[in-house]
Amino acid sequence: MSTMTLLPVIDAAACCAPLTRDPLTQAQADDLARSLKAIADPARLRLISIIAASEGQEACVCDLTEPLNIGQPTVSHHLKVLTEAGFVTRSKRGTWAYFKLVPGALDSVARLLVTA
Amino acid sequence: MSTMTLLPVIDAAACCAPLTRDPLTQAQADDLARSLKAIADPARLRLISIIAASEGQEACVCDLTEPLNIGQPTVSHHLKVLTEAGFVTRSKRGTWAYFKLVPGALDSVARLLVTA
DNA sequence: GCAGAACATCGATGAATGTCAATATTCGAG
DNA sequence: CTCGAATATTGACATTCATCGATGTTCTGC
Repeated sequence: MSTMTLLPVIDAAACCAPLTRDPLTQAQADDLARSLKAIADPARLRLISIIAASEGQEACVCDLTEPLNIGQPTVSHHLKVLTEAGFVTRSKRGTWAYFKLVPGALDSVARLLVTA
Repeated sequence: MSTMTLLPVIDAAACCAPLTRDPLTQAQADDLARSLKAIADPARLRLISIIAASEGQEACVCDLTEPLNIGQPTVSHHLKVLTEAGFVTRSKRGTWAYFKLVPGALDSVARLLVTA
């Protein structure tokens, strides 16, 4: 596969004032929408919340597959989406893949939504 | 049509701790995902930002159709989505329809994302 | 090296979604 | 009441997306 082609959340958020200050350009709207789409899914929100509640804000896929009632390939897919969007990072230790929250990523998005 | 069937944002947000505090239930995840989906679109984000930057945080459809480069029916559709999700309200004055930001609606969602 | 476990990728499928053109509705002016 | 302007609704279409089963890949233990 190629290099990291996608939208780090932090970058999309660091540059701009809250969306309620000035009209967004098309490009800004595209970036923010991409970040929001990545978390606008029940399964991905639950994944984030479980990871966040885990020790070190890190969890292995084996801890995430069972409580969501969805298949392992689907969990893997959702984690990939979250990773490419910059909300979590992946690190493999042995056979296990651990996913960790990127500190400040969610906050960056939240800051853009806040009214002034 | 029936009564207000849909998800006021404020309700979805008022009840819960940030999603990084405890694992979300399926129902909580569904609610938050619905709110996020409503704003996870470039056109709708731009609509919100234009409305927010207008006097009284209120704008008429005629002011929204032109700057977005999308057709009037599409603008109308997006405004309906935002209205049903509780981010804006609609009030008709004469032939014109004015859409106004619901104070605190965006902030409610933002609060749920913050890593506190 | 081999078997099994953990995870990722692929291909397919059904559902949801953004957009448009055409049409309907509602309102003010005359 | 009629006409035109502003907005909403409808129906259609192409695209995206969540999910699954099957398969591939990579690591560990023996």
